[in-house]
Amino acid sequence: MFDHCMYFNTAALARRLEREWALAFKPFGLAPPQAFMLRAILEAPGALQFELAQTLSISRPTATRALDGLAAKEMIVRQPTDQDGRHMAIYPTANAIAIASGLNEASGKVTKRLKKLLGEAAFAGLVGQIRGVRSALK
Amino acid sequence: MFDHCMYFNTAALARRLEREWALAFKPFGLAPPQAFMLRAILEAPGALQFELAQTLSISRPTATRALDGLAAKEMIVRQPTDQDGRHMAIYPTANAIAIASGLNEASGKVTKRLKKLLGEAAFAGLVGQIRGVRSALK
DNA sequence: TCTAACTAGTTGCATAGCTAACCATAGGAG
DNA sequence: CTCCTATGGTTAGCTATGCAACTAGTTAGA
Repeated sequence: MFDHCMYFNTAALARRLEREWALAFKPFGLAPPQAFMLRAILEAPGALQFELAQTLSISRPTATRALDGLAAKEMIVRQPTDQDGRHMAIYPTANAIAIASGLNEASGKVTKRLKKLLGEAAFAGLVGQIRGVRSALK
Repeated sequence: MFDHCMYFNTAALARRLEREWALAFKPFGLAPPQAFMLRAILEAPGALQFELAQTLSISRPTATRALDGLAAKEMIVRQPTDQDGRHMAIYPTANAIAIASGLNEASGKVTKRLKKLLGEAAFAGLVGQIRGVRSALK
């Protein structure tokens, strides 16, 4: 009944996709938001916390909590910077580095499966359009 | 950095869109999930609870809580059915009926704005594709 | 130089979502 | 008729998310 509603369909798809990625990351004991946060950190060690929040398009409080979770799992450490006492630089621990490639592969596998299911072109087109709407709404 | 990830982009867009619809429904004191639940109920008074969960693509526990919230706001009532003691039929109250058209218009306004922003064809195409992925993943 | 405005991080509070487990009712197989 | 299974609803426990408000550090201006 909400067939033509962008919000409804997008939110429903997001929930559905989250299930797929949750399964992929389960062996690492990480939920998708945590796993993506960790991947961002592994990609840019020493990034500041607010930069990570921007990268992931989440609010600062949400970033705080995601990092709390990763710290509790001993996947990251926070380090105050010398330049600015307000900033926290985030570094991955050895534990995190050990699973870095595993995380990327797990995510890549799901992507590959979806690409096969939907067709390479349709997949890329859709993701591109979604990104387009996101930036139009910035 | 997750530019080509379907999960990441879809989830981020869903959060962004939720903000738009939250603003639209704010005058009614309803968050988007509650508002959509209520709209579904207004569309099909007497629907059973599990049917609403299916319509909205949410789990049964989530439906229970959404309805708890709407009941607390005196927007709906639950009524056991005669046929099957397990079923609850959901009916809108007069309060809900009073705002029915307002809700639909509020949602329609956001949709209209997005259509203008993105172009009618692009909008419809994207929503259709998203729905397509959803049903492919069923 | 001291104060006001801004910025990063955190905390409190609220909502939404899920899975697992539980209860009650229905429906069949014997 | 009885018991086993299936189904709808609820509860418990967890994660993710946002806004508002607070703390602490920085910067700019009077």
